[in-house]
Amino acid sequence: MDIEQTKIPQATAKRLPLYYRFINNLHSQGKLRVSSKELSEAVKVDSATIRRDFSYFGALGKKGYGYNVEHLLSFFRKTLDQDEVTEVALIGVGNLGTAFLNYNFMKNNNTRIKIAFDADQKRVGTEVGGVDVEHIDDLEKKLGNVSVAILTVPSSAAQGMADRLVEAGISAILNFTPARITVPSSVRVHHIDLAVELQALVYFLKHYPLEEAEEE
Amino acid sequence: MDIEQTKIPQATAKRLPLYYRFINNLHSQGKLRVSSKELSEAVKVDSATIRRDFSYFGALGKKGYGYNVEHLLSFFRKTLDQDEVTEVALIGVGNLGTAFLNYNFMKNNNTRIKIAFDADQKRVGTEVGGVDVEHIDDLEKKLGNVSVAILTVPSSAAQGMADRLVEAGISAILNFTPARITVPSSVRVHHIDLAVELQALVYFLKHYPLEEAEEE
DNA sequence: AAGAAGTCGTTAAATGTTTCACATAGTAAG
DNA sequence: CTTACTATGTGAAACATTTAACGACTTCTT
Ligand SMILES: NC(=O)c1ccc[n+]([C@@H]2O[C@H](COP(=O)([O-])OP(=O)(O)OC[C@H]3O[C@@H](n4cnc5c(N)ncnc54)[C@H](O)[C@@H]3O)[C@@H](O)[C@H]2O)c1
Ligand SMILES: NC(=O)c1ccc[n+]([C@@H]2O[C@H](COP(=O)([O-])OP(=O)(O)OC[C@H]3O[C@@H](n4cnc5c(N)ncnc54)[C@H](O)[C@@H]3O)[C@@H](O)[C@H]2O)c1
Repeated sequence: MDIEQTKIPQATAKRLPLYYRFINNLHSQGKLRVSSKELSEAVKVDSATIRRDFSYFGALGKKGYGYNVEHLLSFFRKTLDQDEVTEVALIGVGNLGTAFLNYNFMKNNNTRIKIAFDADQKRVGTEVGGVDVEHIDDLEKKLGNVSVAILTVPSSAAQGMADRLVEAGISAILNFTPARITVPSSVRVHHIDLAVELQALVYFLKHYPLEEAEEE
Repeated sequence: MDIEQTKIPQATAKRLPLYYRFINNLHSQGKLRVSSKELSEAVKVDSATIRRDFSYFGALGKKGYGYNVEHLLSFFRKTLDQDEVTEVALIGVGNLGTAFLNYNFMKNNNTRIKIAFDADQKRVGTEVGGVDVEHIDDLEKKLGNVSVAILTVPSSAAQGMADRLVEAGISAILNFTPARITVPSSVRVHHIDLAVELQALVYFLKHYPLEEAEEE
């Protein structure tokens, strides 16, 4: 299935959820049509880029009119598989893990943290944000067919846990630890390194001067 | 100052903090030298890319030898301004904000959350992770000369707070809310949209098949 | 001391992404 | 129906980033 979708540039694919969320907002506001220019201002992506992104999926708009919100939304729903919910496991119910559990990724999305694991007996058996916390020793037993994991354990435990998750059948890991984990080539890992993001911002601030502010 | 640093590609600049952290680790382990190949395996960046990245700063290594860890470290310390600490303000001490305050960004870094603000009276006056929480009404009074802000308020408050931060003299914002905020061109904003990251991972998982695993 | 092995720094090629600019096809209005 | 407008979809150019390949120099080995 989805033979030709492989050709969609990764940069485009990363923007799709962003588009989806905004189109969803428009729809709940009762808006009927939208132009690439309007979208551009809202999501801060060049309008030509938006048109190009959409064009990979065919002609979604009408010349001289723009895009029909309803049509766009139902298209994205299909494309991003918004109908089926992807269940996610969270490993490490510490500061960051707790924040994620309390935040409801469901609000706009098709993802749901279904189960959480921790090594600390004090946390096991509790419920955080409506999600049960299980002991990490029960990982294999309780994981079910969940295929995506959010990793928020201490970095020293990251590689070990990654190995175990892979062994247990996980296909994708969202890794928040600073450790760059190694996994088989069949497993997808995205790293979100918050300390690096903050440092990079500071570096840009100091070394890449921006235009002077124009008073508005 | 730093006239020619402007030429360093953004993609390279984003990787610098990552390199720095790993070189720091090597140094505390007492390692004396390292090759681009070793670095590559550790940080998961192609070795040619690492050599290219380093080369923007001149000849940091020696042919046939690799890089001297001590030398590399002291170079990065200078380049990334690791000597001076950049002070940061955090706006919105909720789930995510609390996690950031409890996490010590200082451990490896040159950034420190110095002060936090919230609108909720119940939080004001408390201390989270050693950082005082002030009332948002006192923002202008208490901000001092902090120039970087982490924004973790509800998305409905994001644009309003961004406007106020800019007015108060902030030059860079790390925005964790889903709202794409608008700021004057003199202010730098990085968006980290965790829900989008999770959805993008799921999209890649479903639409971009990876190679079959090879048993090791 | 000479040859083998290793690794950088860089030139050039390949690949990926964004942006410009406009013909085109459709809308809107009289 | 005709005219004026509007905003798409895309070819081509510009820009950015990654990767391959290798000459030059260093270190290591014998
Ligand atoms: N909190 C932040 O703001 C922040 C920022 C940047 C990076 N990080 C990274 O995110 C990760 C988590 O950070 P945190 O602040 O939530 O840490 P934390 O110490 O608060 O939480 C870690 C949790 O993992 C659990 N744990 C430890 N070993 C485990 C194992 N083998 N299996 C399962 N659970 C285990 C602990 O019991 C604890 O509850 C760390 O790697 C940290 O470097 C956090
Ligand atoms: N928690 C997560 O895992 C997560 C994930 C993705 C995105 N986000 C985004 O991050 C932001 C924060 O999320 P959260 O879960 O921490 O929310 P939260 O509701 O727990 O925290 C928000 C905090 O901001 C404070 N606040 C509200 N208005 C304010 C104002 N005008 N000035 C100062 N403080 C104000 C509130 O009192 C509260 O303490 C939200 O925009 C959310 O969409 C959070």
